[in-house]
Amino acid sequence: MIKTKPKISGNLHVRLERSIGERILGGEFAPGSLLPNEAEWGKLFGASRTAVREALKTLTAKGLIISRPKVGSRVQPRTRWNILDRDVLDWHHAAIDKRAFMLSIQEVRRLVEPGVAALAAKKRSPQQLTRLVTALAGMTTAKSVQDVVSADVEFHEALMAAANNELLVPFGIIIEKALGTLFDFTTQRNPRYTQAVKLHEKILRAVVSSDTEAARKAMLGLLDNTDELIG
Amino acid sequence: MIKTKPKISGNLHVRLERSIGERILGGEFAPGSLLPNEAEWGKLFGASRTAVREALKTLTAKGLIISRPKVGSRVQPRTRWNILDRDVLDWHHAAIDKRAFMLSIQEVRRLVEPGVAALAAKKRSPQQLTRLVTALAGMTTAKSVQDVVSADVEFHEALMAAANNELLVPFGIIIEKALGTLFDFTTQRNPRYTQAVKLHEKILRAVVSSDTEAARKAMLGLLDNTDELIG
DNA sequence: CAATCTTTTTTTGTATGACAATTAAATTAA
DNA sequence: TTAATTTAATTGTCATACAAAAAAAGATTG
Repeated sequence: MIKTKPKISGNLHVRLERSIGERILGGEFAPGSLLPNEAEWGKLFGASRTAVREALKTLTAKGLIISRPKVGSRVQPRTRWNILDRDVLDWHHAAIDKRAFMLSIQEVRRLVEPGVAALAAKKRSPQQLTRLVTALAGMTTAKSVQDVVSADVEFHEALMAAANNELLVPFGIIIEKALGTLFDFTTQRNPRYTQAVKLHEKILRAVVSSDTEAARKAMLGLLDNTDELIG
Repeated sequence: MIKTKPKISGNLHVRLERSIGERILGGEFAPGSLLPNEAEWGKLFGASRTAVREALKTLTAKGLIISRPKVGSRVQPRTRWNILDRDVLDWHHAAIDKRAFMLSIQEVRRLVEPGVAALAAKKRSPQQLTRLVTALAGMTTAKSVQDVVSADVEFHEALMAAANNELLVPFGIIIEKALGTLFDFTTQRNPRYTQAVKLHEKILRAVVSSDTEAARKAMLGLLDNTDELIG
């Protein structure tokens, strides 16, 4: 029996949160505008005020809205949104053009990842090297598309970890999203996959030999390759 | 009458959130460990389960914890924490060595900001230039330390905005934190302040003339100056 | 008239108590 | 020993009531 995991939804307040969050990211409620009040949401969804409030509190925590007595909940300016939050990024992704989304992600990756690779080359610990080696091995042995993606993600997250700066962690989410989405562009298996593996190897070699500049360059090479896939 | 703004606290669930969040970031509750259950928190704080739950939902939204029936709330691995969230970063800052914190921030700024300056030089709109000019003017006319800091922050955020990539926004928080904290290191007014203004001007000129490489270099120069202040 | 104080009203904030749903752990049955 | 069943602990949801905040309207006063 396959663990089907219907995953129809989630808890009620999570569903409310997603529903409202999607509508905000989708532009239905613009920054500065007033949301329906808690009682109205409750009626709309057939849910209690408690559940609604927990959903709104979550959205507040992610910077999307702010609530005040007698006023209600307003959508915050986009600059306050925690766009690197997993959920927010998902809703954003669902709301905009896929290709534009990928391009903006790649732009950020170009900013950050070469530097991350260089940092990793300078500061990685032996354990972190081991993790990188394992991740790369996972890329070569991966059978399904799923496995390929998660091995690739694991490599980049291992690299991030090897840079030894916790403030970089949130970028992992971007990379994850980028690699997961990449396969919407290369419908079947990427024919250049063996090449991609080689590019990863090159990065790893540079990190192993603590050659920061080589690591930086190798990462840029990989990003070039990814950009080609997007086209 | 001076608007003293006592700001003793905030709403109850916000205080609970802060209290619990600080204790998690402070290491009192390690990743993987179980928190007291909702009823226990309520007793500890003399608050209702409602308020406790809203606080926990907020912490969940920031990736700090995860709750399941019959189990309770566990602290998530650090890699799931939204470290670039304003509150989380504040709690983090309160929990660790100030100097180490500044150094890790500067490391990230070095990764990101030169690229941001280059992007801004390439993609800035006329309005975004105006905003940059205004911000720089604010730096020269600022009287109080408060004003200096906020003008400086405004300049860097304007630059970020001029890069025209929304995914970069969360970095603004890091810069804000860095500049705000910098004055813990330079107890009195920075004697090299006029020099700092000049360095900002240099960045602006490069952005105005769309010279990406000059913008990158100028930003590196400013970061060198900042590093000197940290010492 | 203008400015200030007071009242009203709307919305979120908090409390309480009850029950449902989930699921880890203990128990029982095969 | 393994699988199915029951139990128990905890979060999830609901309904209701009242408190607190603050904007808006109204009354008072100089």
